[in-house]
Amino acid sequence: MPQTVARAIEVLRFIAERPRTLTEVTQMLGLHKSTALRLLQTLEADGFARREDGGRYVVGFGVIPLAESAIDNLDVRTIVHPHLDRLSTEIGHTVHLAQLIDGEVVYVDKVEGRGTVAMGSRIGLPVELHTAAVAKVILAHLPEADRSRMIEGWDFRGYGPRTLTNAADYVSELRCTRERGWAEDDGEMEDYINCVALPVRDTTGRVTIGMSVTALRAVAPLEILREMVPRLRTVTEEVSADLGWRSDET
Amino acid sequence: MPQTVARAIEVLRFIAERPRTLTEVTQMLGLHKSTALRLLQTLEADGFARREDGGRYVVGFGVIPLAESAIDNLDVRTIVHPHLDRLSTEIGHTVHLAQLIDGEVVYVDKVEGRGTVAMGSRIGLPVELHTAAVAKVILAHLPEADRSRMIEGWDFRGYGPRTLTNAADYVSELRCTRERGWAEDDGEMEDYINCVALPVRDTTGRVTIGMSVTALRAVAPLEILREMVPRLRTVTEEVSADLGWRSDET
DNA sequence: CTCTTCGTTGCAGGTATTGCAACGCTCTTG
DNA sequence: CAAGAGCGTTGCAATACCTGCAACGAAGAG
Repeated sequence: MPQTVARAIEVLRFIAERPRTLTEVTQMLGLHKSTALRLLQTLEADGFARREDGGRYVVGFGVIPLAESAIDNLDVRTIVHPHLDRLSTEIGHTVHLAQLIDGEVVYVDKVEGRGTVAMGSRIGLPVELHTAAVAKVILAHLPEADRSRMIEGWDFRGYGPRTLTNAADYVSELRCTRERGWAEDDGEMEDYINCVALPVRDTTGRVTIGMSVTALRAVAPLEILREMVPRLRTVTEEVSADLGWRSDET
Repeated sequence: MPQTVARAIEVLRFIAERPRTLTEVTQMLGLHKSTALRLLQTLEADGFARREDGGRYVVGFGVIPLAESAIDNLDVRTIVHPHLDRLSTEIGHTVHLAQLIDGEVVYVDKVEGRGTVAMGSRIGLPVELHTAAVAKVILAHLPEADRSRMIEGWDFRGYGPRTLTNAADYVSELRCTRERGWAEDDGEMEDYINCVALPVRDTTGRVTIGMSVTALRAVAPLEILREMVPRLRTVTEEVSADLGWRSDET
């Protein structure tokens, strides 16, 4: 498979980090001067690279329309749904996908498990920030500023004995969530329902999506759900990869 | 220079238009099945392409970070300034660059000619929509909706006998501008100053930038400036190309 | 069931890419 | 002022790599 193209992409990624001189490119990527030069020349000819004054190379404007096209086709659901399907049939419980969309966490997809639980979740509906695990896991990975903007003014309505009813408790729960890498909902909304949720990263590395497994406590209590976390993690990592997140950076 | 890379980019541009099947790619670009397939495979492996269900290829998310990088470096001035410089020394008059920035036309750069004219233009300052040629040429190429939004409520202040003092006259002037491909300011602001302006296209093909040549009527009346239009056109086309606009689409 | 269309893979030939070496240029150093 | 080092650029020959072919499997149409 055309490794010339692969190299070109490698070069692009490299100059995307910050403006690079030709020599930097050759050294870091182990290419010969002439090779790197000619790669950059073709990229430049097609508007994928550009020389700023000083001779350093930066990414050209030609990629912008491509990115627009990519974003147009970024319907998270079409990409993730197959994973949800597989996961749900495999573990037999209901799986949710929620996404941060301008300041709100919204359910974007859902696959029911075998013993269908009638949950309050519906695709397109906002998620309760302080109870739902998907919300917690997204908030937990958000930049401080965004997070507090979302929390302030939030109504920490008490649904049951275990509901977190104030911001302070919630924030410490988020810290805990971030540290262990997943979130839980221990019957905080509906007493008899619990879930675990893991983060999904988009192409920019931000956590704007969460994926959760939900079950009746009577069917699968929290201890059981916790055992699924490793499995869930491999799925979320696959999904992140499908969404363009590359954990393997040089 | 690596034509494999050029082909890969061609393929990318093609699938960016809309989802394409492998066969479409091979036919339209005149490549062999295997060639196209392997190109797409490498692009896919690097997140530059993606297969949606149905097997059609679309642009992948990997390009999004690149585009962000490109936008970071998109300081129009650094790109265009050299052209302004050259043009100004060549023709000896003052050259302006103005850009549409959220609903306003703003001077972003300027190179003084030899016999420096003290003009009211200053970099960063908004442009008078109804008198300045740069504004006219941008407005003339704007989508109907955007244009009328900008015109409505505009104060068609009369500076002199030739100023267009109402929207109707202005709109018909814009039509004329678009048809002939350049705009004029016939002493509409300052009686003794006139200019011609041509459109510059950004990478998306939109006209958000205008470039103008300004001169004292005593030095170079409109008839003289008009003779520079062809020369000015080659410059604006170069600039458009530098900004990523590709007029040569298949 | 057969035929067509589409995507995929292995292989050999040959083109296009690579790496080398030499050159011009600028900037630094003696 | 001259010599040297670093960087980007170009021409050329060798060969690694891409291409195109041809055959195969799968899926859908007739």
